[in-house]
Amino acid sequence: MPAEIQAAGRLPRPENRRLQLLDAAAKLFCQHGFHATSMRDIARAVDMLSGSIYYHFSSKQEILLAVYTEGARRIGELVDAAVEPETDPWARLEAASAAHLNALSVTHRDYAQVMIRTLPQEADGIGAQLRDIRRDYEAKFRRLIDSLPLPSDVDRHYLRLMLIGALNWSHVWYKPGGDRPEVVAKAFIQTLRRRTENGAQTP
Amino acid sequence: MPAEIQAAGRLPRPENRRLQLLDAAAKLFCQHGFHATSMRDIARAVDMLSGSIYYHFSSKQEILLAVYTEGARRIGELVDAAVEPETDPWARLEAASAAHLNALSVTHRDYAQVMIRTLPQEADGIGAQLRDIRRDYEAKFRRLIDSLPLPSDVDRHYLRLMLIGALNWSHVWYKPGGDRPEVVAKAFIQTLRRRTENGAQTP
Amino acid sequence: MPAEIQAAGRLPRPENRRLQLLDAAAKLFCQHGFHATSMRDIARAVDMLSGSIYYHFSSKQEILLAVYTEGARRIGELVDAAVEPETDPWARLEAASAAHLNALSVTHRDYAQVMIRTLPQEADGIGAQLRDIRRDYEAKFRRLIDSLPLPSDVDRHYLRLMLIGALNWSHVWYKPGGDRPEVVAKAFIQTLRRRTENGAQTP
Amino acid sequence: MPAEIQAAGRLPRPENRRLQLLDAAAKLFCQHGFHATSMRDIARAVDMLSGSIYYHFSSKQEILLAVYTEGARRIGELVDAAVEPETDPWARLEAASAAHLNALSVTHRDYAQVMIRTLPQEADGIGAQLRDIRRDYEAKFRRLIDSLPLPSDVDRHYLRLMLIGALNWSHVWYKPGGDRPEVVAKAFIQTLRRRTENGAQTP
DNA sequence: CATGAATGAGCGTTCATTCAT
DNA sequence: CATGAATGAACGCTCATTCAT
Repeated sequence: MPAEIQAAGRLPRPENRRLQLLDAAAKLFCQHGFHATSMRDIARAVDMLSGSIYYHFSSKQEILLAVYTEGARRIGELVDAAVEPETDPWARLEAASAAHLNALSVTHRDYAQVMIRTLPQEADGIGAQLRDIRRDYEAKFRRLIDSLPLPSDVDRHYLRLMLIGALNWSHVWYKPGGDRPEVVAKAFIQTLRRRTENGAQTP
Repeated sequence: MPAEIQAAGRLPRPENRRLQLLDAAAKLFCQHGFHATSMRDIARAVDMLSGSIYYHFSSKQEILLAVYTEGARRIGELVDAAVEPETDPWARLEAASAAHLNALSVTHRDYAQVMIRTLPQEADGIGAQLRDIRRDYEAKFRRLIDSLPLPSDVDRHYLRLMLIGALNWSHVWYKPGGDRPEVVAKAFIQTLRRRTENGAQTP
Repeated sequence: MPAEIQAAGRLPRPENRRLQLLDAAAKLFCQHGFHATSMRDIARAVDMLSGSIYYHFSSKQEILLAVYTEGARRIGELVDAAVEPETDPWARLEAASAAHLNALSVTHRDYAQVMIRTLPQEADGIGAQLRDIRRDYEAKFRRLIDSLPLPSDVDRHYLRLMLIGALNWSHVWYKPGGDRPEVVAKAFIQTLRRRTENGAQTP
Repeated sequence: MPAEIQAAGRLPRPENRRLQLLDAAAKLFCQHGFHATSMRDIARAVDMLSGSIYYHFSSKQEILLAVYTEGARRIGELVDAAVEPETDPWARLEAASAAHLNALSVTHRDYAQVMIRTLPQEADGIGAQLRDIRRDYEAKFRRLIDSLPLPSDVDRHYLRLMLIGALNWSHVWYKPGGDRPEVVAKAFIQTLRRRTENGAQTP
């Protein structure tokens, strides 16, 4: 087989294997959690011996870090792509929310959920790195919310926490057959949006 | 020792011991997670040998179930007590939210966070029971939201999911020195409330 | 069975078990070396599972430390007892040497050889402690040699190193059927002793 | 590249590589011991992958055997060269002792110490071969001692064991900054020599 | 000559759990 | 009520070694 054909659109085998491991780990971490997943579980999922994993990753933590990083990359990419064509600040935030929900619940379920649900303090040596990844990703939402044309009395801080909480909690209730992510995002954003446009306050 | 003295203000010893174990387990589950906490950790925290725990609980899962149950009971009690004196539906929801946040972040941190953060699927044999406890507790919020005088076009479903998500995500960002739970609750409820009073008008 | 009989001259079972482990470890460390002996080897030798060892010792290093300490205690005890009845400095040194050889080759072969042969640098966390134990034991010989009536031109330093080296190297060549330790000790001490009494020097 | 250039002062590459491996192994075996050194450690030290070692050596034991052999060769060469110019039997023994100490502590530290310190019984399949190498080397000292003009009552056997023990134990106490090997050897030999010249007279 | 990728056994250690005392 | 002592399985990880490329 000519090398050209092999190279056409396919990663070389070794990288493939690393990816298989990452996929399996993401799936298992998502399903059972980091601590409840063993190296043997991951190895079994890709038909490998547990010791062989260490050729590709130097520790269990490193796998988590890789899944985390990849999760942030994927969800971030989706959000960026969704935001880019929009110009209206609210439309941008809604698009970002839909993309976030979509990644978390559908497109990149395993990777994204691991990143959202695994608390940095759970992983012994890499807590700080996980926190950084989270912070960098959440900065996207911070910027989108900073761009909203809001009356000065609106607390952008709690608006952000509310939206992110609402979005991230979706992993608890979201079911594949339910409303599409865009529908959910629209509902969430509408709720937040009223406040701005009418400016009224409750005592 | 006369039984009177022992009974004065104190539970009988065995119940006392069980409670100590539960407290220690709640604290440790909250700090490190269920899977990252060992029976030895719990035993050490109450100055006991790990084998002795089995006099009080038949398995690690049973401890989790007990913490979960107690967490739901405590947070539920707080919410009920907070709601009771209020009559206005929005005020009731705000009071409930404040109580929920208060339990989760201050008053019953350990128990409440275990119940909120430990996903039913993480615990092998008791997933269904955990799910039931969660459902029963969340029903309180469902009822409160059902009582809101909302225009018919408002989707109570997403309003509930949004509020609960926002509230429960607080464990990620809430810090002891920050705004008091009532302040946060007021901010969240105000955001949701706008929608009602001004009617829905999306572009 | 009355408790008195059980207690007569026999250690309680638990201490017995620890001692069995220590004996087995000493034997195996002596035979194959510390690194070439596994916890499973030790466990098997006392008909236990490897995990069960950890009820008695918290790590493999701790076992080595215990064997080392016990080795030093036993050999030291033998040396002290042998030296005590003697008054002549040379006789005391010879008695000490015989006791040392005896412990190392016959009476406490396993424990003593582990202490003599295992280099402190071989055991990761306890190197300093092992070194201290060795130093304390060797101090006995230092004192004995300091008490010798030697002409001022004799270097006690090298005399000590020579004797200790000669004694400790015995583990390489000593065979159970050979000369008794007292014979070897007498031969060694005689060789060293000439120098003193005649005071002659070679250019 | 012309072979001439390659050959100028340098061994052909493959032999070079083998020697690098041997050097690295000697150093690591000397520092940490045979069992505490892994093939990966050796490979890393010469910037190779552990699997690649097997092109040069068929097993870890074979490396040890090679180091051992080379250690014996080097120390033997040094001893022979030192002995050769001397004619007086005592001077020859002293020269040999100095050369032995010098190899062990300075000139060929790594190789020589591995050969002296690694006990044949520690290496699973090659114990007999290691024993032979040691025996062949020690024969040099046996011959030197057999040539000494000693009174018939002197036990050449224990004289040899004492000297070899004293010399070989030096790895425990010798420090680079201390007396030069020749000084130590002179001190040792003087001590042994008294006996001869004055005749034996034990009380 | 050497690598990349793996194997299979084994490492020291920890786990939840049991049970006679 | 609790301990002391253990079990048996599993943990994350490292080992010497193999072999197609």
